Amino acid sequence: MNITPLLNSISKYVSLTDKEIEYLESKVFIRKYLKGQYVVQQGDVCKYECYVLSGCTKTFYVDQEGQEHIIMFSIEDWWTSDMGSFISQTPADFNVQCLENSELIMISHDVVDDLYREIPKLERFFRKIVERAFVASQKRIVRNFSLTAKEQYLYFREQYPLIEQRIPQYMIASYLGITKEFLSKIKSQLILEQ
Amino acid sequence: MNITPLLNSISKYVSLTDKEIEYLESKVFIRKYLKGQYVVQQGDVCKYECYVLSGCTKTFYVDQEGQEHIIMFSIEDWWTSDMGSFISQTPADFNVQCLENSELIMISHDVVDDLYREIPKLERFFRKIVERAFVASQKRIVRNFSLTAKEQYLYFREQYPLIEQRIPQYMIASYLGITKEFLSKIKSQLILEQ
DNA sequence: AAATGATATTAAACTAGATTAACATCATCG
DNA sequence: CGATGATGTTAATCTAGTTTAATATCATTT
Repeated sequence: MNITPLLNSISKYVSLTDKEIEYLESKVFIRKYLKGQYVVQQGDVCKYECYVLSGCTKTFYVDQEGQEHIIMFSIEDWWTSDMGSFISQTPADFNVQCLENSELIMISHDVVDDLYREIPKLERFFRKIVERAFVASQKRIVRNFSLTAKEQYLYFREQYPLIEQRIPQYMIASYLGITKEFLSKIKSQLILEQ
Repeated sequence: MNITPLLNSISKYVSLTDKEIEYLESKVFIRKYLKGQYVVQQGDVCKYECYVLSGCTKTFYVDQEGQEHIIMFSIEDWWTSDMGSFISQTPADFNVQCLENSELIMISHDVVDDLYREIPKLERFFRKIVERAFVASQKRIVRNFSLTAKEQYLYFREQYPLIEQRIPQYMIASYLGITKEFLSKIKSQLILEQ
């Protein structure tokens, strides 16, 4: 089992001993998903926090009218799950679905407490990861407030050029909170402008 | 110094020994602010994470056009700061201003590392606090996507009845991301409906 | 190469919410 | 008391983005 990318990611925040690494390896596992498969389904309890080794997922929400709203994409070296469901073990609000064949490192809710007890440094690691996620989420709220759809699209394109290339445009529209038709209009406007 | 409300809040997640409580008390301090005073100013580095003992703050952002957008309100037993600025000690994106005379427990960036080292349980406490904040932030993004302005207002009123009473309507409009005129229209519609 | 399904574009009609501006109410304070 | 500033309302006009629907492109499979 090769969890090296996760270990590298952890080592940016805390340094684990060989023994701790061994313990961590013994408690997590890798799971392969095919394109289209669900990691989490709305309504189920989310049992895992997942680190993306390869591939790509979308986290989305289906509203009462049946409309799909994409909350985030996760690619290599990102985390994915429904944290609300995971931390309180209640039914998930979100779906997580693979957009490509993907390999995820799965941390089960059954073992997180063991992990935190045996490797207190992981508590620090995850605190910092979540702090960053929270800050990013707040910044997104600010963007929703103060940018036009065009500005938000330009921001997305600049920040996540790698993601834009891997994902169909109608999903980017959903992520930006606009219709695919309007994103198409924005893109043709941008072409005329330059 | 009476930090009892903070200790009660901590005790919901982890239990501290008397010695740990003493250490915590020695590292934090209480500061009083008058209505209108700023706890954090956009552009400054945010030095403190603040627990609200009494009073009320708004966290807001002034965009390029000079428009104010309220990100959150904090009342008793909530935390406030610009976390992005605090964790990376870079200039703050947000302002935090007191809407009432307020008393805050201040945790300086200079002491957080000491606190985490001496009281590892605090690392767990803050991890859980931030996890919840992140989940709440994500849910707000969902609401922005899938609810109309009226629905968002009704949700706010239901979730934060205490806050609504303490805060002028135009600030609630700003928090909801709509104009004060439109909120006024929504309210008169609601009166007609019932 | 034809067929199928998924993705993208275009354009017309429509609407939620913004903007502007005038006016109303309320609180506080000299 | 009247005046001042802050807060809230109403209504007309405007616009960013939606809806609907038709068409186009592209990829995959047979």
